[in-house]
Amino acid sequence: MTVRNSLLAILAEQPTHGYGLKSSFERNTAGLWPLNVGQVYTTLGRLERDGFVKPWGKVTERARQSWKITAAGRKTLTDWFESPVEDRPRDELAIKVLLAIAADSVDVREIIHRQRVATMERLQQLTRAKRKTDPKDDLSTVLLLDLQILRADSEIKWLDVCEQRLRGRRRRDTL
Amino acid sequence: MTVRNSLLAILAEQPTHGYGLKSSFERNTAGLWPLNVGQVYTTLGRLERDGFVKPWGKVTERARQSWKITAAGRKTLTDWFESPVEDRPRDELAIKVLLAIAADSVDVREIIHRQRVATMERLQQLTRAKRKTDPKDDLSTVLLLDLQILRADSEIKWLDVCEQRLRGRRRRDTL
DNA sequence: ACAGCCATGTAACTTGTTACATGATTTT
DNA sequence: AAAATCATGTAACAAGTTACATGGCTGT
Repeated sequence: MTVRNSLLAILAEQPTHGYGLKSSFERNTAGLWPLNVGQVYTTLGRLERDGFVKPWGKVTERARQSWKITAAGRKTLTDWFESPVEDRPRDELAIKVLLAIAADSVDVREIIHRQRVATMERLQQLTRAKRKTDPKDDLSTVLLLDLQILRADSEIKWLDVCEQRLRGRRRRDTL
Repeated sequence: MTVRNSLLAILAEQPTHGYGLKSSFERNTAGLWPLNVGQVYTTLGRLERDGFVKPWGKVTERARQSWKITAAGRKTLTDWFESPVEDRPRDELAIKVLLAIAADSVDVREIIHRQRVATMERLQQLTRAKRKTDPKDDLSTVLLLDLQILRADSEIKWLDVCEQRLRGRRRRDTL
């Protein structure tokens, strides 16, 4: 529901037309998550169907149709903002590693290693980007860098833990 | 593609029937991500359509149909295992916080606070669960606890950073 | 003139997911 | 005998996503 709710959040500020929603979304997320503009229109259609937005304003010469959030839409949005993100959607990394451990025909250490290398490279890139940051930069850019760095960091820590525990298991197996 | 690839990974070990795939998946992920068995059948249908699995063995009296991975399926699976997880799918927490910051009609601090409380509670639960852990426990159970704890930890750290940077901005705004 | 962005929209598709119908076998 | 688990499958839908068709406007 992330895209849906994001559009509602932008519309809650002011009525906006399709392309404007795309731009707003990308501006707010510092261009990190590009949004195919086609998706804006499909999503708007679904939001209208569900009564969360309605067409707004003159569909004049310039044809751009603006959309306005409804009371029901505001309710949904408030609920979204008020409820913490806490479901645990299937985590691809975790599942991959666990299945690799379970499979005897797969070299788990190799997989962990590859992941580790990729994440460390990413971490370096991010760190470099953050160093280049200056206080005048967009708050969102900086916060997203912070988040990505923290995430990459915890990922590497976990991969280390995996290796340790695997070594532990192997030692026990060979005893 | 996580479910798809997971089923392939299980089938790569040995031919299995639908319900067995469900059980295997849940065992391997320590019951953390229940898999509606209906989804196994729909996914198997799609995997067969794409030539990644094929029916296997006698469809005898007991009717349970087993499935075997194909060469094409093995290829897909290998690619999955070999490629690091590194896309950055839209992060709901990040987007929520950033949009809340952008919206003047939303109390960001309140949202961050709620999230923080929820995550800290979760962290305590997880820590308690980990303390109760004993070495005889399933490796997957322990690793999943480790991962969740690390993730919760980094989430809290990020929320702190958000608050700090927001305070910084507010100070600058009022100067 | 041409490239690139602004702008709207649709068709087609993917994966994930659940609700439901149906029944056999196993455990309590 | 009842409850739980094993077992198969289908219909329907949600949300995300892209490729494509179409055109105006802007800067080089």
